Amino acid sequence: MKAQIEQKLRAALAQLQAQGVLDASVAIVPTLSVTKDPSHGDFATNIALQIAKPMGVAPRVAAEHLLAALTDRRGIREIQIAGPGFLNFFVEPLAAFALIDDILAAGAAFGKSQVGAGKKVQVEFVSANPTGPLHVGHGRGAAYGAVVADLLAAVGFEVHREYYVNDAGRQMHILTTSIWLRYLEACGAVLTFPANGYKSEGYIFEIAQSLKAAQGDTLVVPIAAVFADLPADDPDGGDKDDYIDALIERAKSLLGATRYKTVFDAGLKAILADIKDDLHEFGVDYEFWYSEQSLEDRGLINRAIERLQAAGFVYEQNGALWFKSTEFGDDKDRVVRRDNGQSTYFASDIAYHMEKFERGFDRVIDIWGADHHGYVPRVKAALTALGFDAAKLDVSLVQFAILYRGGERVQMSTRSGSFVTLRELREEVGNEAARFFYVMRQAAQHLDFDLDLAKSQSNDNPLYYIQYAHARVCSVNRQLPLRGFSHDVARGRSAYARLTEPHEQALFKRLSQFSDTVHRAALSLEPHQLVHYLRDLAQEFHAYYNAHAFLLADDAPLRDARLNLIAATRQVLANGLGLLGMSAPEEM
RNA sequence: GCGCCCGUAGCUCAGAUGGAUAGAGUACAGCCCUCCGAAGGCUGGGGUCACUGGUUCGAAUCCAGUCGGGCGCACCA
Repeated sequence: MKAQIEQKLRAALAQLQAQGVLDASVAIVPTLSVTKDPSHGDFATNIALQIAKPMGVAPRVAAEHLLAALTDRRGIREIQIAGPGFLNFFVEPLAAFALIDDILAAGAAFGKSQVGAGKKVQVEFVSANPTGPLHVGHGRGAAYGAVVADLLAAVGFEVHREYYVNDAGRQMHILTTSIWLRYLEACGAVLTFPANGYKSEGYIFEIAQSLKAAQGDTLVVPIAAVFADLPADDPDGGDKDDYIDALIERAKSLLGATRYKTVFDAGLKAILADIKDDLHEFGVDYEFWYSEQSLEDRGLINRAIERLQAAGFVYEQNGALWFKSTEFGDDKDRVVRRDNGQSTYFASDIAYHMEKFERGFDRVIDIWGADHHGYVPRVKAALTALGFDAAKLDVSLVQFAILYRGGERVQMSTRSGSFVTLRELREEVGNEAARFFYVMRQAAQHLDFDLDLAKSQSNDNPLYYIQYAHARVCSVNRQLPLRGFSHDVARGRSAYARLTEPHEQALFKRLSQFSDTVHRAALSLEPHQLVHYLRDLAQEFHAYYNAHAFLLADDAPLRDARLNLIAATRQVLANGLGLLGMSAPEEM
């Protein structure tokens, strides 16, 4: 209906231009807004206000011209000029109510569209280092990324979900060394744990135990050899980073490549398996887990650097290779290969993004923690330097979540070992509530996550409020046979003209906005828009439910018309909840 | 110091392409079940849209500056 009126407006504008009333050079795309106030009709447009100036007339006069040019009024009951010069459209109720049948016919597919058809989009999210379990901060990225991906799929994109596994960095070696030391302890050694190691994390002990069970004492070396001639650790007045790096080298040399890899892989596999399991339970699954190490193995990092070199954006200074990212708006140039020959993390990321673009995605979406925002310009710079269109990359930054319990802020600290894991959160509040609370705010906003509210099975909890609306429709349907009625959809259809109550009009209008909402939420990567929509829809349903009986004993046509309307409402609630990854319970 | 994000009701937050009287939830006060689930609904008070200036028919929205908060500024990952 909206699109039809917009088409009529385009025709009217063209006519005004053909008549010479409006200069032909004026290019205005007519847009309709859905009105908030029923007295403003169903749709409104402000184009008369926009064309008034080029026409050289008062806005309301321009509106008169436009109104006169709107000759095709099929489906429109009335058009009014209002306020400073708005055109308000009142649509023919019967024409509009056909939507109820569209919803019922489309079922679970209602709200989906094909605007993204034929386009491939990649969504990379979470991508937390595999050095420990996911914590609550990762949970927000997980929930947000998963819903964004599902929304994009719902509007027709071919979506590729990916997790970038940072399995090649220094942190992995600290992890490996930490596991090995705990393993040596488990085998009877007594030692002082490095200050910069994974000291208090319980899972390190568990992995070490499993390692001992699988490998016996084949990874044991004399403890004196491990700690001989190392620089001082932090508590002894040394540098904790120098110390741990020396210890890592010691582990590599004493164990040899093969045995070191055994420890390394044990840690990586155990933690990655835990992360996968955690996310899967949370309803988050990926098409692909992309290994950072594989970039190196396939020579992609070298290729990326060579390609930048060939383009003339790499120079050498102090023994290191630098990428001239300042040429593309970055604050400073960045090292891609250190003086010791090691490529940097940034080099891996250049290679990864190069490879993403080579895979031919039409749109690439990176979802990062907000603390990485400073990283955006250099990645975009690299893509531009490589000759790609950096505008195809969207980086969505997710702000931190702050947990509250009993009105008190829950302290979180990753290094103290007392952090709140995603798994703990899910177990405490449930998967659905966790997901709902994570996505109900704009990603760019800090999130106050009230654990008590998320857990509460009360009207305070917006998720229950929405699900309850769905359950209530189902409850009405259960009542139907108990009262000796059956639902005749066709009979209801013939009585749509009688759905004249303000509650019915409001509910219907809300239903008509669902597809647009899904569309907008998907393209703008803003799932919270759908959350708010569902809240509003549920609210309008509850108000309707309280104000009017559906199961009328003596008016079957109106009863069926209302049942059609609430059946459509139920369908939209279910579809919306489904897009968010949540259930639509029939009973609660 | 430089850069990015943010500032809307007591609190938590919506306000798409600039539009009509800035909205929800919560909290507070009162009301509504002989009736499809009261896990609900209705009514009410509550605002300098941080501040100042600008752009224009019109600004919470766009621009500049100020103040306040968060984050980031590695040959770490």
